[in-house]
Amino acid sequence: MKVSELAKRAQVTAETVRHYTRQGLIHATRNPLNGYQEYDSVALQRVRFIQQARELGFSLKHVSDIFEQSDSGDSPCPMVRDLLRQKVPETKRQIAQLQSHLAKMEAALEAWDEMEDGVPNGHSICCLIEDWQKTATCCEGDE
Amino acid sequence: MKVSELAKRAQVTAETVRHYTRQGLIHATRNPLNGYQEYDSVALQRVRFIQQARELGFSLKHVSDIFEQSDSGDSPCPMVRDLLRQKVPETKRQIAQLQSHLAKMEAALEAWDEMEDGVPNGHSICCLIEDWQKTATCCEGDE
DNA sequence: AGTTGACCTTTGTGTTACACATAGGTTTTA
DNA sequence: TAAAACCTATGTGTAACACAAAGGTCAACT
Repeated sequence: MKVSELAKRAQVTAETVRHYTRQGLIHATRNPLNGYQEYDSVALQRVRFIQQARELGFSLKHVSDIFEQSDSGDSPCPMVRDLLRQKVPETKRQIAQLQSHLAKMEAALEAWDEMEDGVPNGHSICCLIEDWQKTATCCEGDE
Repeated sequence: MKVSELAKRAQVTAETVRHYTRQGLIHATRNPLNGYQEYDSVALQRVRFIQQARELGFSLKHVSDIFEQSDSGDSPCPMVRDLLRQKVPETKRQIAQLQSHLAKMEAALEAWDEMEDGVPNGHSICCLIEDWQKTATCCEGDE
């Protein structure tokens, strides 16, 4: 199949397919008649795998390493497992941080909801230049 | 103060300070004697604010917009509030996705822990080329 | 046959938020 | 006074593509 068909089947753009091809993540043969790229079902499976891996937070470099392993006949499982082991605590940290930010944002919005709109009275620098964290009520008027 | 001092006080690198200066996010005066950049406490407060905003997921462009508002005498609060309103559901989505990935990863690791190591037996493409999602036990031998 | 539209090619640029290297001037310190 | 530590500007690299340009190719319709 050609780029667009592969792209459609894997739910990515043709650009992405070309990108992966350029990076050597997937392989194609050339149609000698017109120079078009020809992909097979292995390429399709690989693109799908790449998407999965990326969703889990792996970089293309990681994926590349994994493919190299399996291409050279070795089981990539140990490597994948190691990567996952690193990724788990990292992901937990990310979740915790996002949750903390979420809490701050919701607190700020709630505080803002309790007052009238603009509050352009006086100190326009408002909560901004002030330290954000220390308060969610920084937009309160001071008069 | 000079770049390095500002950087140290704001807990960022000197490069970051220069970057923000180039982008017009913070302002400096020139020491006519040597051409060095001179920053004041406003710059310091701004850098700190930028860090806070970035942690919350705002881009430098967002920050730039916010600063422009407040620099032109308008309260940036409404804008910030709108940005936050957009960011809250977005953050929730991110958290949910990360949690889903975390679950997948932990399931995979658990499954792997229950078998011996390498499992380089036979099908080395293993779980990789296979659809990742459908199974956390893909590394099982098939013999 | 000719032409249109949809496809393909390569190459180069833009994105984000810096990090890092280079080459050279300045200031501080031992 | 010379080295260490700092400053300057400019340019390049990073990740994972998106997008545009300029041009070749293919299938179909007139």
